[in-house]
Order: sequence, then structure tokens, then C-alpha cells
Amino acid sequence: MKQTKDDRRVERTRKLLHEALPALILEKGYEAVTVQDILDRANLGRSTFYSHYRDKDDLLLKGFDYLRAMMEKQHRSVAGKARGKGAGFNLSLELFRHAQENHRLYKAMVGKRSGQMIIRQAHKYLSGLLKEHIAPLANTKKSAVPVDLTVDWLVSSFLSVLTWWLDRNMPCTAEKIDELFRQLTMPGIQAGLGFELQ
Amino acid sequence: MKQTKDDRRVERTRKLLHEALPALILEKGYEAVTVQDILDRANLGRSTFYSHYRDKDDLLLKGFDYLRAMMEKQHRSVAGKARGKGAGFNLSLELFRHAQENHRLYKAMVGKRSGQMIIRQAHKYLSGLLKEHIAPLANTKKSAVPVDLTVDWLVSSFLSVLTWWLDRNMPCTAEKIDELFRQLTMPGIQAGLGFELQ
Amino acid sequence: MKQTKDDRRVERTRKLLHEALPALILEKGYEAVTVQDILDRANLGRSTFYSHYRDKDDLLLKGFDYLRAMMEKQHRSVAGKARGKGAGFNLSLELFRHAQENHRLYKAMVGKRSGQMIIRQAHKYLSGLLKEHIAPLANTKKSAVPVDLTVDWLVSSFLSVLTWWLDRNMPCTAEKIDELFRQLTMPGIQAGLGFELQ
Amino acid sequence: MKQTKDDRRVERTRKLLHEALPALILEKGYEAVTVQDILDRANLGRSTFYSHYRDKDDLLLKGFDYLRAMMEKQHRSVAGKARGKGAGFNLSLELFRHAQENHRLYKAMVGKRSGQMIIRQAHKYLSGLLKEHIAPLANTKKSAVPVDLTVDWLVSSFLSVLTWWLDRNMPCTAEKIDELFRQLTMPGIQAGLGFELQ
DNA sequence: TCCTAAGCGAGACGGTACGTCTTGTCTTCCA
DNA sequence: TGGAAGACAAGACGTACCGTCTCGCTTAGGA
Repeated sequence: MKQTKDDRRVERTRKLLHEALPALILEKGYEAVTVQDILDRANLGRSTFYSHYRDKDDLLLKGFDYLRAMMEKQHRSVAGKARGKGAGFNLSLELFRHAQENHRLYKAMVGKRSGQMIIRQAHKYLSGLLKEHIAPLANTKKSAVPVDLTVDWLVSSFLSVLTWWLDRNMPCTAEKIDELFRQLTMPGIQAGLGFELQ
Repeated sequence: MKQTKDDRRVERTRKLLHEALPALILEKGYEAVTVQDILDRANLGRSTFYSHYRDKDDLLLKGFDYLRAMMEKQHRSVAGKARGKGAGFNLSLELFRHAQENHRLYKAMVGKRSGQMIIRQAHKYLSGLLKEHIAPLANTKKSAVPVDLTVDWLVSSFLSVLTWWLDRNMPCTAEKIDELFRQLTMPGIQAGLGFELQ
Repeated sequence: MKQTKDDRRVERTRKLLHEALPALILEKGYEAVTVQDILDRANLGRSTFYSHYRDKDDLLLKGFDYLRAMMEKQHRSVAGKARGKGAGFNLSLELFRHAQENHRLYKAMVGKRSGQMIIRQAHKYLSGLLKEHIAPLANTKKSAVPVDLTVDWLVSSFLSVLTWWLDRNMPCTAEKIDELFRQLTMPGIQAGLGFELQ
Repeated sequence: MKQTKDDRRVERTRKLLHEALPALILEKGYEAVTVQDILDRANLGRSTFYSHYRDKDDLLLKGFDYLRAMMEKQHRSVAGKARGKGAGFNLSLELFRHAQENHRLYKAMVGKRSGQMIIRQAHKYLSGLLKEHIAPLANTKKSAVPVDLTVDWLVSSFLSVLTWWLDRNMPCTAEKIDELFRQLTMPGIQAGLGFELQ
């Protein structure tokens, strides 16, 4: 409740930056975007940028964190209702929905023009998330595929489907693409980990 | 038949460059490698590099082409024997084997420290290869998943598994990792495209 | 007599600044001193500084003015007694004495680590002072050297001797260094301007 | 005889830089000159500048060295003829003449708009030069003024007269200004060091 | 007692210049 | 005469200061 003084300005500045970057990524791809480009777009000074973020990557990652936080908030409410029977796997649908709602941001983040680093970050984040859900379910007796391989593969699969969907401007509903994703991966999961989901 | 003098020099120069790059990629990752690094490693002058390759990406891609050509040669001989009954899918095993034989190169190319661009290139190349094999097999009636999505997903899956395998220094045989790959993906392929393979 | 309220605070603030600058100049030289350094030393906020002085130079010059005012006050009382017969030239002794009493300040101002600007300012000030004294005394018939050249030279000579004295931590009394200064310059003055001083 | 390849280009580049700087100093003073200004004037790239000089100061100092070398070459030939009878003191005339011949350069170097650093450098250089000439001549018995003080003072005097002369666009001949300089300083030298020159 | 105006701290901000780094071009040398 | 060497232009990078600014906090007369 204390500082409302500069905090609002800081908030505004960060918002400007976080809006400028995705727009520019969509225009010319992440690598080609210059710090100066971002500054010009956001109408900010050079030092201002560097007082908030270490570099372009930092800004991107912080943007990803923001996305993640937003998504997790939604997830928690959903998870609350469906807890108990492997509900974590509806994570994919939630993610597709969230991507649809923020598709401009997602396209910049994971689309064709994104940077490798953000993909890696997303991969890491999703892997961590998934590991919690999958690990306890793995029937180690029948399990034929190493869990971490399965997780890596599943995450890559998800990102692949998501990218396909976004780069084609979401030609179907989130529910439909999630169904397709599950059609492709669920059988493999069952076969690989040796258990039945749901 | 004329110039054998310079031709040998050119050959030597290119060889030096193609040896220097992967080594450096493994050391510090593709992005971090500088043209100057390559030059220093190969003991060459700046203009020499640019007279042979447009840029760092070009050198990498040309290296990939080399790998591809090598692989295709092997593939043709194998394909010749197995033509006729979906043999194209043994492509994965061939690739795993080829990766094992040239694992240092492959690690630089598709491993954790690779560049995004080479992945894209590999993706594009494998997609093209796969499309030929899968498209005619798709049972369009029962097919529930768009073919290009399936292809994208399958290629991503393959690269994901390959990367996992390489980054862990090939903890199992090529046959075994191929089996795992097929365990994970084949069921999805059947379910998605609505047909039986093999 | 109205505002004693803020006036004391203002006075205190300026004092802090005028104490901080010379100390810092002696530590790292004028050029290297940052406004932020001054602020930290004086425990003041950025805006406070700029509400009192235009910039670092302004602060330095104001400090010089302070020195000058102090010196002039002393000078007036002395000049009062000796008025009439070229007494202005004892100015040098007064200055040496004043420098001795405030040697820390003077070292920062005109010593090795000073700024060019303050030297110029001092030069300008002393030139003006001297011109009044010398001009009427110049025997234009016999005068061989332009008066303004003589003045420039004399001031430079004085500053040179003063700097030498201060940078060596005043290895002799003010009277002695003044004697040396006069030994070096008086003969030239007589020869140049064609008149006898005192 | 070996490298004529790039050496000529390097020479040309340095020449461009050494021409650009003095011109800019005369226009807006040393401090105000930006590396970018120099680059624009010389039509060179940023990195080119920094591959030749560490910074602006370095360029200036190197320019001074060039001047010094040029002057010393002339000096040697003159000194050869006049060796023996305190000829070193004609150094001043030589310097005035040299300054006249290169007055644009000198104005930038020691004039009103010069930098403090170059003055210091010049002072140091001339002091060293002078010390050799004066020290052995000092009659230590009668000498009343410390030699190093005398030297400092004499150099300052010289620079002061030189600056006066240059800033007024050399209103008299080199011989005349040297005569004035000697009128002002010689008597002091004799009185101070207790010996007769010439 | 409350009010109000000023001095002040804190520090965000737009700018400008720096010195470093890397890229791709271009000119010259040399075999 | 074509390959090699390396000087160069171009321009982005992240850092360091600058001088401006907007805020709230404090504090001391005056109401």
C-alpha cells in the first residue's frame, strides 16, 4: 500500500516493453529485433530498458513468466474442481485455450519467428510440470520407456502441435486441436508407460 | 581435369571449416560461435571464409547437406531391398544408426547446443521425406488427423527422441532407441491416420 | 529577516556540497568526479543538487567565487592601508597567504587534479584584477611588451608558482614563495613594461 | 620493403583521423568533440578508430607526438650548428617558428580550445627538455630559486606566450614574439638561477 | 491546532557517448 | 589469376552519466 509513486510508472514502462516485443517478433522474427527497435516502438530511452531488463532475452523470458503466471492462475481454479483422477492431463486443453485467448503473444513466443531460447524455456517449464503428473502414474513394471524420455517427447509433441495450430491461425477450436493432440500421443503414452490414463 | 592445384586447396579449406564448426558448437553452442572463432580454429583469413560460404548458417547448412547426402546414399541401398511394404518407416532406424556412427557431428547439429535453424532445416527435410511415404498410406476415410500435422508431429517426435539419445551419449543401441521411438509414436500414427502400418 | 525557516537548510545543503566536491577532486581529480559521487558524499538527493547548481562546473565555480569573495574581503582591508603606490602587487603575497590558510581547497582548485575550467576562471579573474593595477603604470614610451600579453604571462607565472608550491605541500612559507615568484617575474615586468615598480 | 599492402591504407586512415581532430577542436573545443564527430569527418567506421587508437585522448597525444617528432628533427639540425653556448635556449624561437608553420595544428593543441591533457603533456615534455639545458648551468651558490620551480615557471611562461600569440592569430613574427618572451623571462632566469645566459 | 509551502530524498526517465564486438565487403598481395 | 590476408564500414551491444521530472515526506511559520 506504500509506494504508488513510481510503481505505476514502472508498471507502465514494463507494459510498454512487453507489448512492443511480441509485436516486433511477429514482424521480423526474434533474432532480427533490436533493442533500439523495442525502444522506438515503446517510446522509451535506452537506459530505461536496461534498468528494467538485462537484455532482450531477459525481456522475453520475463514475458514468458508473465504468461506462465497467468496460465497457472487459471490452472489452479480448474485443477481444484477436477482434482483426483489424472486431471493434470487436461493441462493440454487449458494450454490450447490459453494460447487461443492470447494467440498474438503465443505466436510470438512459440511460433515460427520465435527464438530458440523461449522454446527451451517452455520445454523446461512444461517438462517440470509434467514430470509431477506422470512420474507417480508410471507403472514401472510394464513401463518400457524411460520416464524422462517420455516427458521430453510429450512436451515436444505438444509444442509441435501448438506451433502447427498457431502458425495456421488456429484453423479449429482449442477442443478439437487438443483432441487431435491426444489422439496422437495418448496411445503412445499408454504403450510406453504401460498404464491406462483415465 | 584442368585445375588440380587450387582445387585441392579449396577442398582443404572447406574441410578445415567443416571440421572447425562442429567442434566449436560442441564447445560453446552454435549461437556463441563467431566467424572469427571458426577462422582462428581453421587458421584461415576472413575473406577466405566468405568466398566459400555466405555466412555461418550457410556453412552449417552445407554441413547438414553433406550429412544428408551421406545418409541418402545409405538409404537408397537399404530402400532398394525393402521397397514395397512401408519400408520408409525404417527410416528412423537408419537415421539413428547414422547418428550413432557420426555422433559428434549429430550432437553439434541437433543436440542441446545446436542452432534453431539447423533444427528447422532438419525438420523441413524430414517432413518432405516423410510426406512421400505417409501421404499415400493415409486412409482418408478414417483419417482423423490432418496429414501435415501428423508429419510435423512425427518429425518433432523423432528429433526429440534423437536429441534425448544424443545428449545422454547414446545410453542404448540404435535398435533399442528406435524401438522406443516407435512404441511412442506408432500407436498415435495408427489412431491418427486410421490405418495399420506394416 | 523573514525566512529563517528554509534558509538554514539551504545553507547547510550548499555547505555539504561545497565540502564534498574539493574532497572528491583531491581523491580522483575533477574530471573523474561524478555528480552521483558528490550526492553520495553529501548524502543528498539528485534533484536537490540540480535545484542549487546547474551542473558540476557551476558548483566548482561557485566555490571559486566563495574563495574570491573571502580573499577580496581580506584584500580590501590590506589595500586600504597601502593604497597609492602600486600596492596592488602585494596581491601575490596575499594570495599565497590565503592559499596557505585554505590549502586543501586551493589544491583541489588549482592543483594537479583540478579542472581546466577553474584555471581558466582564475586566470580571467586575476587578469582583470591585474589589468587595473598594471595598465596605468605602464610607461607606454619605453613599454616594449603589449600590456595584455604581460598580464597573461604574469598570471600564468603566478598560477604556475602557486601550483608548484601547493603540489609540493608548501615546502616554504608564503613570504618565501612570494619572494621567489617576484624574483622570477619582477625583472621581466620592469624590462617589459619599462618602468620601476616600487 | 615487405608490407606495402595494408600499410598504405593504415597510413591514410591515420592521416584522416589526425586531420579531422584538430579541425573539430578548433570548431567546438576538445571536450565537446565526439568520437562520432571524428568518424563522420574522416568518413571512417567506429571500429576502425578503435583499432588504431584507444580513445580520443590517445589520438590527440599521438598527434602531439607527431608534432614533437617533427620539431625534434628540425631542432637537431639547428642544434648541430649552434651547439656550445647555451644554444638550447633558442629552443623557444624554434618552437615559435614551428608553431607558425603549423599554426592550425598548434592552435588546436595549445590554444584556448585545447584540452587540459595536451597542455600537461606539452608541459611535461618541455620540462624534460629544459631540465637538461638548465640544470648544468645553474650556479648553485648564487641560485636562489629551486631549479624545478624555475623550469615549471619557464615552461608555463612559454606556453602562456605561445597561447597568447596563437589565439590572436600571430600578430607579429616568430622572432618578435620570441624576443618578447625572452624580455619577460630572461631577467628572471638570471636573477633566479644566479648566472648569466649567453 | 491545522494548513500550507518550501526543501528535500528518492529515483524513473530520455538522452548521449562510450568502448566493444561481430558481420560482410573490398582491396591488395602473392603463389 | 584466383585464393588468402586483413583493413574497413556499419551498426548493435550493454554501460555510464547527465540533467529533467514527478512524487511523497518532512517541517516550520502563519491562520
